[in-house]
Amino acid sequence: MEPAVAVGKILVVDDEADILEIISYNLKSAGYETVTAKDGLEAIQKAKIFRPDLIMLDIMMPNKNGIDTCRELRRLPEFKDTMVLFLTALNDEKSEIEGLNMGADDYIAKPIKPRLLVSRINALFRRLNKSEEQQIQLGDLIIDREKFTVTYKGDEIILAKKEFELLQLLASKPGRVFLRNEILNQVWGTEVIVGDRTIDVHIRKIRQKLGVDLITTVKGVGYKFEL
Amino acid sequence: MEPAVAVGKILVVDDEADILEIISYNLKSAGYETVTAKDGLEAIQKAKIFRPDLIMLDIMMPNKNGIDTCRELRRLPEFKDTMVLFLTALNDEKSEIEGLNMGADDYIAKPIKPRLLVSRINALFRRLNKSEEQQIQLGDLIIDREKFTVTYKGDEIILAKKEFELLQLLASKPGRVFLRNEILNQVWGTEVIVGDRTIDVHIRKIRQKLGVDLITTVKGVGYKFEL
DNA sequence: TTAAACACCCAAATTATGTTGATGGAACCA
DNA sequence: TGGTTCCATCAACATAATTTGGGTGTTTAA
Repeated sequence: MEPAVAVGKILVVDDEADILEIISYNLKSAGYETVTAKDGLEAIQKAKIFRPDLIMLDIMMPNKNGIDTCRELRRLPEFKDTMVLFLTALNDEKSEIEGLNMGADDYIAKPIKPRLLVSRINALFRRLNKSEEQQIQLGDLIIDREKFTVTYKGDEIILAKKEFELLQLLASKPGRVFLRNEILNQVWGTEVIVGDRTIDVHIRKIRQKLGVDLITTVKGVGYKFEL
Repeated sequence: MEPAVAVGKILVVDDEADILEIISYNLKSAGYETVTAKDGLEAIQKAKIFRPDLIMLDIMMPNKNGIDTCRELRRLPEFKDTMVLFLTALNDEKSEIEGLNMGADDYIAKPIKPRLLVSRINALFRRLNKSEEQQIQLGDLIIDREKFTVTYKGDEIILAKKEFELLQLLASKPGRVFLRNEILNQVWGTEVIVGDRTIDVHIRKIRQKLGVDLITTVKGVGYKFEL
């Protein structure tokens, strides 16, 4: 199952054209956007333009080897957080440790096994995406679960806990109607028993605070979030 | 050079006592806090109490193998984001791909090379929370983990141990809300039981000493650091 | 038209947080 | 070792905010 859109941008650096092609082909098949460079100098240039999420560096290359290239990239603030993966024919423990300690995220020995390479890269990106902020964006409304904030057209809106949870629930599936019972179960839990009015009041407060009516009442059924 | 506070919590799971000991010893020397388990069932139990950042799973074990254990952990919401590393004597491409595709963050073949293992784990943690950085700088505030000092606009502020740890935790992910429970687990540990007011008191002391309110209360939820 | 469903406001109940001072224990220093 | 200071915690109270349920008026759909 391939992702529909590019999952990330990768700069592949190696002095052997064959290898660049094989890697590039496989990464593209896996949904990544790739750019290639044939040595360290070219890599730094292209990185500045392409802004990759991950840079794959061969260690032995003319015009600045992989280690030096990595060191130089790490010095530049814009590449401080860029992931780096070393790719090398040197398969000894010492250089692997050195590479990782330099701040690389992975170290893969040649010969390249394309499917394995893709799996490892997927693992790196999976982690990267998880660590990024989890937010729901719906039109002008942004709900940030981590920060526990809601922004509407750039203005932060302070919601109370229950209000936040309720809005989050409705916004999790825009357009879908949530029955009153569903809302009670999800937001208040099965143990707590509260009256029907309680939901109304919270809905009202959300509408009040947002200033716009993004929550539609479906009479006799429940509520839904709509843009 | 040992970090002043543990850089991360690791649960090591293997059925061979020797291996547990070797790994545990090396991780502790590198500054990690470790707990061990001898099979999958024990791993899940201990994970629930210990709340590790990373779980190292041997694949072949009695009482639920590593793959199944990982699958089960991933199903539990509290371990969705926990890092998993497979450790195995199986050194073939197919099972490595399978392991990584299951959501593992790394896959390391036995025999174990301790220094390499530590480097790989450091690489994972580096990405996770940049906790290796000795300094956190946020606006006018500088937190130096090594010197155990906090500076605000150039003035040094003397914080007590718990205050420092609490501030450091909140500042490690600015903007992100930390639940009271998370704070208790991270700063006080799982064994100690302290009252709710204790957190408030420390928060208050930090606010007092800083002179500015960089810590925002999210009622009913927790606290967050904000510039 | 007429119930049912809903919105709105209010005030009470409940819960969360902030503050202060007291206590015991650890660390420090002479 | 004895005294001193600092620290972490707690208890009790103060304050603030959230949540709830009831009363009342309005809208809606049949």
